[in-house]
Amino acid sequence: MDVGSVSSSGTPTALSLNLSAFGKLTAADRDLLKTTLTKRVRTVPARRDIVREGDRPHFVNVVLEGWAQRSKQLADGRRQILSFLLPGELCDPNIFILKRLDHTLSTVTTVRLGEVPKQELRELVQARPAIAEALWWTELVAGAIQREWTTSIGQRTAYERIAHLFCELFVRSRTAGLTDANTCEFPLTQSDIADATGMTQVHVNRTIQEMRRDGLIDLRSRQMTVHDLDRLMAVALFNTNYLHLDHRADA
Amino acid sequence: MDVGSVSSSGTPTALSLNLSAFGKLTAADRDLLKTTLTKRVRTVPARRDIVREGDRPHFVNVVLEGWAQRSKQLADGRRQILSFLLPGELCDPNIFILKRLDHTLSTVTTVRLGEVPKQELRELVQARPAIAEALWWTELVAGAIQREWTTSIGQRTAYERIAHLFCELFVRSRTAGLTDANTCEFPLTQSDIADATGMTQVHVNRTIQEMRRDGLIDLRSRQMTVHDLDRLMAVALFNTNYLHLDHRADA
DNA sequence: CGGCCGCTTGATTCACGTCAAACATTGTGG
DNA sequence: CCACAATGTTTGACGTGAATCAAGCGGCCG
Repeated sequence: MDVGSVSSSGTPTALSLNLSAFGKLTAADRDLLKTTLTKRVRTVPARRDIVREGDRPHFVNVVLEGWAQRSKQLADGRRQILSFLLPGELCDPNIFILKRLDHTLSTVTTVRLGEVPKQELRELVQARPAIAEALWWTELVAGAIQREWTTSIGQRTAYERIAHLFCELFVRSRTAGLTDANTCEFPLTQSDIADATGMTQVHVNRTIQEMRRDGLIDLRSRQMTVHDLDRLMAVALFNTNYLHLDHRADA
Repeated sequence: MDVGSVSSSGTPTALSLNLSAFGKLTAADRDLLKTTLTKRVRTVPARRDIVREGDRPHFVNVVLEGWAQRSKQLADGRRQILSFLLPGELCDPNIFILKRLDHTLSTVTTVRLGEVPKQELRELVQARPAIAEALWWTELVAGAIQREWTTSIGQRTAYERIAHLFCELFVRSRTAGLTDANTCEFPLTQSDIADATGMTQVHVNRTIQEMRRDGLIDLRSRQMTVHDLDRLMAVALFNTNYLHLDHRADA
């Protein structure tokens, strides 16, 4: 099993759960969450499906380490990446209600995955209303991100669209404490970016070259360096509102 | 105040709330919902904003009659329509948690709107877990629709994209009991369709003409006739899964 | 060392956008 | 009830951003 990416992420960083940042949680809530979400952990190699469209999942998954993605595929094979999941993020709280998944969840890198039986999380949520609220908060933010992506693909130019994706991933990484100054992990290939932005890999390549020439970013050895975040945000018409960061305890 | 559209929707059809179709509700739940959602009703003329991006809303809104839309606008004015809201649909249950709206809600036609004070709905939801679940169901379905739209704009061609939108609106209308055989209300202008699909109004026009020539649909006097739904669904690569209709009592 | 995966480059094509004007429909006010 | 204004649709000529096709390059991994 390929575990290269795991070790390559450096010293095992302190786990920072996105959920736990929700402002209304007590320290006790956060402890409970952490133990529940890390009780049962498995490692999935890069580029594998975690759960597929049509499945009836019995577990809620958390990405503890590595990146994952949601995607949908049309009947003829065209694929759209719908969002990326960063370390500390919950994949599918919605399985409490929806019977079948309408999209596929896959790993981008090797992923350490926390698995929580549906029933166990349900009990936690019933015992702790604040945790229920935290769960819905992350789900609603995911919805807001999805709306922003629709807007991005529908209205932004290729250049703006890629810039916007870079802004989002950098800001989310930073919020999760995963950046080092102006640099963050960036395990996506240009084909991934193409599938996420609705363009071809070739055009992604040419657009990124242009961004490099413009001195906005640097992308190499699975790392992204943002030279001037303000300028990147400006060209991307990026506005952090949609991430609803104001619910975080650290806001 | 212009109430033309209201009267033009024919005999005041029996109100069919989307929420009430949720399978786990009892008759008592449905009654409670209906009285709560229709206690306070106002009429908003066509093409007005209901709540705007950045607002901190105090009411949950239901569309009782007419069509509404969600949209986002970029700093330079480009606008993306994110979804359409049909009669019987809840606009924004998410205000329980999110502090500010990240998108704007506007009317397409004249809309009869039910307004429920946040607090009142919160109490209802606490008293009736099944209603809470119904609420989240509609919110999760809205999320699934958003993912499908992202996919549509990202992967489908102009022709497929419009066909897909037509399928969705027809199927959702039919589910809400708003179709008459193969015909449904269709108050969108070609500019609306353009803003929703990320294309220009001119190209929408040419594409629709092509669909008419292909005998798929007819669009006139604010009505859409679908001549062959199966064929329309086939060319659109339409799959109803994402609407999660299997939670409906009438499924 | 060799194979594979991801990146880069070039030539060409095409789906869709832009600009501009005319036409059709609908609702309004005199 | 007609006219006209506003809104929505259609048409044409032309431009362009991004797709397509095809080939070569480079670094990483077994």
